[in-house]
Amino acid sequence: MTGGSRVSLRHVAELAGVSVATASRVMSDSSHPVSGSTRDRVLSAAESLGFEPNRLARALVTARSQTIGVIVHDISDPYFGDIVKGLEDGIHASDYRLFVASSDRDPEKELNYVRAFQAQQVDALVFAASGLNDPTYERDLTALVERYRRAGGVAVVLSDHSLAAPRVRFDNRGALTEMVAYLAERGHRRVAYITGPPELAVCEVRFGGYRAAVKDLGLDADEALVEDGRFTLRGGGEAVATLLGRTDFTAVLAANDLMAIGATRELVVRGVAVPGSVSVAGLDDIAIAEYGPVPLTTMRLPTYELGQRGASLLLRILDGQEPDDQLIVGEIIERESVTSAPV
Amino acid sequence: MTGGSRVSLRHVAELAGVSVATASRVMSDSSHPVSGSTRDRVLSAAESLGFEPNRLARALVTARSQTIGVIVHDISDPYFGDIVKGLEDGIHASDYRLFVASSDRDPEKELNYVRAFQAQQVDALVFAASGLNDPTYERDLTALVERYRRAGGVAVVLSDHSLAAPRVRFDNRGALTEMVAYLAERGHRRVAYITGPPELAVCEVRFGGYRAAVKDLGLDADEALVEDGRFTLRGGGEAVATLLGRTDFTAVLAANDLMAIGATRELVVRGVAVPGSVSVAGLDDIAIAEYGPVPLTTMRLPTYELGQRGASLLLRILDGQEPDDQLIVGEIIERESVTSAPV
DNA sequence: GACGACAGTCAAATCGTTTCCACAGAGGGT
DNA sequence: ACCCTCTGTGGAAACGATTTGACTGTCGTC
Repeated sequence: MTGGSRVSLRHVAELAGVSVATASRVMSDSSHPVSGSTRDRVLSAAESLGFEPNRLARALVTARSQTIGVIVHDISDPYFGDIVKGLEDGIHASDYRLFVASSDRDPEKELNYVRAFQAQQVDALVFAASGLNDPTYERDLTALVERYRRAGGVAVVLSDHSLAAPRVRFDNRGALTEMVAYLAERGHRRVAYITGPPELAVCEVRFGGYRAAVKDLGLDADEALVEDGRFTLRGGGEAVATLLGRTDFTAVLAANDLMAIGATRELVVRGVAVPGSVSVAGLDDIAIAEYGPVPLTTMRLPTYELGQRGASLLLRILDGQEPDDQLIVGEIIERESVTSAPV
Repeated sequence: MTGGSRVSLRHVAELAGVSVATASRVMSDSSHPVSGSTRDRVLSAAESLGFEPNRLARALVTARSQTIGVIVHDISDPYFGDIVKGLEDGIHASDYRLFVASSDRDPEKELNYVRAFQAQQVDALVFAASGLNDPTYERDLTALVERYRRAGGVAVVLSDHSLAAPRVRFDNRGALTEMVAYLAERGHRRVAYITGPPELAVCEVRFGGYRAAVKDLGLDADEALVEDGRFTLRGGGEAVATLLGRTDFTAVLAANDLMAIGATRELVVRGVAVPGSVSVAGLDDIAIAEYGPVPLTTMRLPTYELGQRGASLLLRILDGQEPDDQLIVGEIIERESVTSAPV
């Protein structure tokens, strides 16, 4: 916003015939008393000039920018889009603005965004992106956030992350063990697992849940049953294709819905009936889960709600209250892609 | 960021034994000359203190905040998510940050966001959200943006919008006429149309394209053939259901892929074969278009690219160059949901 | 009638930068 | 010897708000 004719508080004050101090008090409805008549004069002056207070200047003196920085892996992924929407709706009434940044799971990029947000004086940092398995990243991030916190900043985590901070997150481990149990109850003993990018903390946690359940329930624990699907539609299809060529199974469980849908399509195209020959289950319950090649049985992880609860946690902390970590557990949505194992 | 121990340029200057002015010059690598030795001293002082310049203070004096406000209808919709990602990638190298706001198609909310962004001193405003058919909204928005522009701001439009501003957009009208022609070539004479929310300018434009093509090609122009699907999966299903009960047709064309997928599923559930009995075509080519109940024939509208080109248009304008409006035309992606009309 | 409390106002300091201006010294050209 | 340019530096004035402290009245109370 270079040049031009910005109207400042001084202009308003002059037009209203009062000091800048008084004008400020009425515009920011401070507790300091102002007489009704001058208040009206200032208000109408502001109105006629189209005055809008400069929040940068205000932030400079109050040391509160009323902005929040959010870091996600990929804003074009509806999983994150939903979270951001929940966050936005949650903080909207409190007059905060949201910066968003997509890190593309690149540790370097993510650290840079954190630095940039700090330079931008955000009041809080939200890590909606999962942690990354990278020692230098974890070390640098911890140091950065520690410094940020000492300077008065607030950080919150909405995923599985090594960062020590107040958090609200999904019970990812529990979600996976529950899905495996669900499959096991239906007679599946060889359940293939399509995992996401191994560098993501969330994938490790989910995979851990799968492994634990397989062991506890005495199912076949076979390395050949797991394959990386990169969290994408195409990756899911490719993963199931290599699984098909490598071993046999009666069910496949994917670490997210996108991969489950990709796998379903690949199976159908290859002529293996879903759920007739192979059952498929996902995780997340994204909007299109019901509209894939076969309506997907999955577990609902309420992303929008995660965002909302993250927002209220944040607001409580900014308000000086004690943070309380929260855990959101999923709920199985039964549709058509899972059935009992063939005997 | 209240309290705490922010380190400012003054601290750096003191530690380095120079004036604030000099410290500023080296930190913001100004063109003003600084000797190599003092530069090193300042740099190492900054390093050891962990100094990060306060961009708010900088913005206040330079009248450049290096931030951009983006307005979308719904950030959880991948259509907008893609655009935002393209924008972000496009401006990232130029050291701009992005504010995003979801207006939910609410005129009041959208105007408030515009005001908030202006108060936040954003250097540019991006309207990725389509215009809304609401006279007061259009008038107020125009006034707001006009004032913003006089104050040195830049506005850019990435959709169909009544706002007069530099723009890059999809050829929505052409997209629809082309899709209708594609269907007509295959012998369809009664093509049903599922439209989006009527208050959206983009829907009007798309619908206009459909109507014009139907007329030009001499197809059946029947009011009973069009129904609102609200741009959603569920809405698409409901729309095709009412269409089915009201009239007959051999093809349905939806104003976006989500509705096309919803319609396809509804048809399949009801036992009408796609494309055997009814062909279905969409618009956008979102990622899951290929993974629906039937792989969808649609027109690719490159949203990510729209965002990127929007970013570069913006940067050119901010750089003082002359804006050039751009039009992006789609490309038909033939998959399996469309076939020739039964005779 | 004196005193304190309080409403109402303003001038000035402050936040952390950038930038304008002044100034000193070095060096080069005539 | 003179002038001019150029490098390198610091002081101080911005930018646009909030907030502190001081100052004037007015009113009620004892």
